[in-house]
Amino acid sequence: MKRKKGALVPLEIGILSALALARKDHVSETHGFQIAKLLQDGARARLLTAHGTLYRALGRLEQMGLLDSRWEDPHIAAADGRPVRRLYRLTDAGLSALARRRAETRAPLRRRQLARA
Amino acid sequence: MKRKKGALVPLEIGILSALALARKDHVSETHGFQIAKLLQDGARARLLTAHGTLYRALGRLEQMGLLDSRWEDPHIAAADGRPVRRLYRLTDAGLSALARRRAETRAPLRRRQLARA
DNA sequence: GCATTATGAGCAGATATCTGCTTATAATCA
DNA sequence: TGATTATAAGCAGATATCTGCTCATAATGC
Repeated sequence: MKRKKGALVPLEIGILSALALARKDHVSETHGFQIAKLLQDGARARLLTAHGTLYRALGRLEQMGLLDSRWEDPHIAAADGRPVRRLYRLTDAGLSALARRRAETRAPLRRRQLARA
Repeated sequence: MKRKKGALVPLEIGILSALALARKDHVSETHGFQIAKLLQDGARARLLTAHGTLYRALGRLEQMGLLDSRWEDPHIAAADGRPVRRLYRLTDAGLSALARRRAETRAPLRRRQLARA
């Protein structure tokens, strides 16, 4: 998939949306595996099949500055008996990118609604 | 395998020996996966098949105070693109347990050698 | 010497992240 | 409109650690 200059691919939008939704539940940080589950369980199930695809998309979003990440304290992981997680968070740029993209998709809808009226 | 009171099972001795050998090469800390490789490649190949077995043995040895462990800095792991490692090190108690166990296995040999002379 | 029993060994799979290689597809250019 | 091309998606597997379940066996008790 060649990317349209400056645009986001569906999976990337799905990730940002999932993180925005989590934020509404006062969950400011989410790890990759959790995002994978959110995408698989939600309405965006088709967006993701392989995990490798997700981690690469997360890397791209961080590179773009739409997300940032930090490593969880390994002692917490050890106490829970699982690998260390990398915790992702939406940046201000990420939030506005999502808002911009929503404005873009809503705009044509309004025009169609106007035409119908 | 029921443990003889106070004794070590072969796998545990293998782990301690591998760590003692690494120490001679000025490697004071070794992670579980690396120990697995050392055991698989070395003369003690039969000691280990499944990884789960090794991690449980490492846990026992730490519980006994013969090893201690610390978590690697997750940033190092991230830079190398791999999971965080748990680094194990022989304690003084571990070293002396190994020495004691070597003395015990060498002693009967000496008696046999004496008998032969 | 034989039955009991404690516990180590093995098997399978979860958890979490990442990389190399191939394939598919959307955007671009002629 | 059709060919080219950039790059996202998918597949497979490595890396590392840990747990639940079952099976095997060595030590112990009678």
